[in-house]
Amino acid sequence: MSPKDGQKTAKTDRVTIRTVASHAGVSVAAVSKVLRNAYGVSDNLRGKVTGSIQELGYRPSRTARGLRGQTFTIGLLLVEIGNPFLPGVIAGVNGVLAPSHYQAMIGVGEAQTQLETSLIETMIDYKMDGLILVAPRLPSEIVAAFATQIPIVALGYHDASAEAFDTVNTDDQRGAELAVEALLECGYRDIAMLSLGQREGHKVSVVRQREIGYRRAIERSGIEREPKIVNISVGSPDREDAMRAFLTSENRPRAIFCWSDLDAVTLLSLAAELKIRVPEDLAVVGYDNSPTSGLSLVNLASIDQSGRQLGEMATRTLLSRIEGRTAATHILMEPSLVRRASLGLKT
Amino acid sequence: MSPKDGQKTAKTDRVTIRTVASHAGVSVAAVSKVLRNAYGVSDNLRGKVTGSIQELGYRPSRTARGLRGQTFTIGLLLVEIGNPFLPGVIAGVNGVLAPSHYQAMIGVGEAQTQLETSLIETMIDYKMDGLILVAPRLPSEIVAAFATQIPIVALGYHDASAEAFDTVNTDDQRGAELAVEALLECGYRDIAMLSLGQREGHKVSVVRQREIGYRRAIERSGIEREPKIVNISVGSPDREDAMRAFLTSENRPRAIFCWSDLDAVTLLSLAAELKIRVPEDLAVVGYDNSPTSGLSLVNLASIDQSGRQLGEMATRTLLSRIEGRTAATHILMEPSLVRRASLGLKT
DNA sequence: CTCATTGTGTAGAACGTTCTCCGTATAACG
DNA sequence: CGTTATACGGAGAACGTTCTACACAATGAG
Repeated sequence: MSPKDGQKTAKTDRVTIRTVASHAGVSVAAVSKVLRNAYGVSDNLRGKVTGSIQELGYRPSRTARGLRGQTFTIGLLLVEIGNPFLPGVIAGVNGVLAPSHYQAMIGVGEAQTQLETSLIETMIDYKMDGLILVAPRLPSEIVAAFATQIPIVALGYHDASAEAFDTVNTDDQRGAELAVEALLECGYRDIAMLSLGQREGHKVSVVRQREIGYRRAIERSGIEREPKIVNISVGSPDREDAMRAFLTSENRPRAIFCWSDLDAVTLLSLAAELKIRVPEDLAVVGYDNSPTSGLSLVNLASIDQSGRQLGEMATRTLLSRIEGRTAATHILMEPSLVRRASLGLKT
Repeated sequence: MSPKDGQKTAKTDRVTIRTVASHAGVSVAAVSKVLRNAYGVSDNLRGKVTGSIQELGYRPSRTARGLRGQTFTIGLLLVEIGNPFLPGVIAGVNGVLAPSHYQAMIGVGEAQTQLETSLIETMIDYKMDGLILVAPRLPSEIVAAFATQIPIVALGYHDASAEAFDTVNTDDQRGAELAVEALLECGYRDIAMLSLGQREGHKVSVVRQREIGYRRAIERSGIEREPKIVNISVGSPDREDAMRAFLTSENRPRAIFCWSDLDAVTLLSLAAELKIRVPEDLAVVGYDNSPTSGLSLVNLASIDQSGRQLGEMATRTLLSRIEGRTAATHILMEPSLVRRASLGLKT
């Protein structure tokens, strides 16, 4: 009872592994072996099969693969698009993946935990081979739970104690230190930090790390002042009002380190409106070295965490885990300062 | 000596449709019917099945579904991330999809035709139910060819004659007209356009449409001057030099319409460096109404094409096609002008 | 009383891969 | 020459759905 006695191929014109097999005059299993370059394939066989694949323009079905084996796809979950450091990350991921047969599929969580988890579940349903998460607000337990089902690398997520998944970060404490140190070097003594609201207090948060670095740098400097952290939540409608209030407050600090360029650039804009000169009246250092910060209209000094390198590193880390590594690894990369006019001049 | 022999994943008892069926005491086919809400299911049966699904936390395997039926996933292909109008598009797509059981997966083509086609093919391999393409440089024949395999809606792709796929656009000709008309209204007579290099001349291109609109508005205005289009290709390393050359050229036009905010913002920055006052010495109108354009430091007037609405419309169009529509539809939406300081004052 | 018709539910064949066994041919060894 | 190892290739059972074809019961029509 051979199943191949009928001409099933007449039914549809889709080129399947069976089409390739009969065209090359070999078995389905043989073609599969070639595709996965598994053990036990002669050069002769491989030649015939790859020839047929070329000729027929065959592409293995991702869904069928997922049913049994790998899909050669990795999922990239992003909190929200529009964050200036994400394009670099994506480019890094795509760059590392390009020469391989892997591909990245991206989901955008719009900063909603529910959508984020739903997307992760979908990626798991798709039997993707691994996940890179840029989801700073996702609780650690949830990530750990997912990590039992699929290899995960978290980006911008400080949890060096995590056993189940890997993390890749720039050293955000160090980044904040760099900013503060540069401001100190320029002679400022009265240095505040613009941070996020405390919506989520877990230590995992990148913003939190930057606060720690800021505090440490201030304390270590030996200056008298207390660290001063101004909290302004990012989505809030009165965000600009809060910034104006800060800018016009009495005894406003002479220098400020902003946790993100997004805020720093808005701050610069409002300062201009209020005729506050930068850096004469207020020095500003941002974070991310976004394209906007480099415009000469803006000229914002900023901490650079190479998104591209982060993306590359995360991808390599993920691939190594897919290939069998089980011990968790936590990578910290070095940020750097990009000096621009908003910083003032070194004394 | 396979390294993965040892750590064969601990056969987790995945909850499949079969688990649900036996738990609910019905057949597999019955469960499948409930999942797809197909015909021939009693309320009683539906109740039992949905109950079991809840209780077991069952999620259908996307890959298995793809093998026979729908995957309830739509693919979104983006030329490159970082373009300021894409976040809106993504939000629009996600917004429309949220209440449905569909989800979007995004691929980023990094502006390389090869990667783009490869991603489209992957999406087809995944048996996604439909595709939204934001891939302005992809040749029309290629899109049409893919469209025979999967429903496609192209965004920012002017091809109203396409039979095989749908298009959703803002009226880019009109957008350019709006910009020029506004500049005319402000009293400028010497209005140039900053456009892209002619790397790809097909009429499909958004930039091309804007050039047409620009030309028409100039000619219709009755002013003597010839339309003047300055071409500066976007990725080029001497892009800024070319802009400087334009800005310092003799008889430089007094006003310029830029095909994109990306260029307009750079132009404004360079103008500031060269002490060219905006709008006194040079009026500028951009395109996209990007976040940057709204900063008071920049204050760039810009044509707004609501990315969000485009995304929503494209999604709805795609869904209707997935649900059976076969006739192509080509939608044109109305852009609007956002007046800001760079435009000058109405006379 | 027979024959459609309608409403519900099931059996089982796809779908296109991967992957575990297993068979065979050739080489190597004693 | 027999035995064993090695390299290559194939058969066929999964994988988790969808969906066609059919069975069965209840109802209505003639």
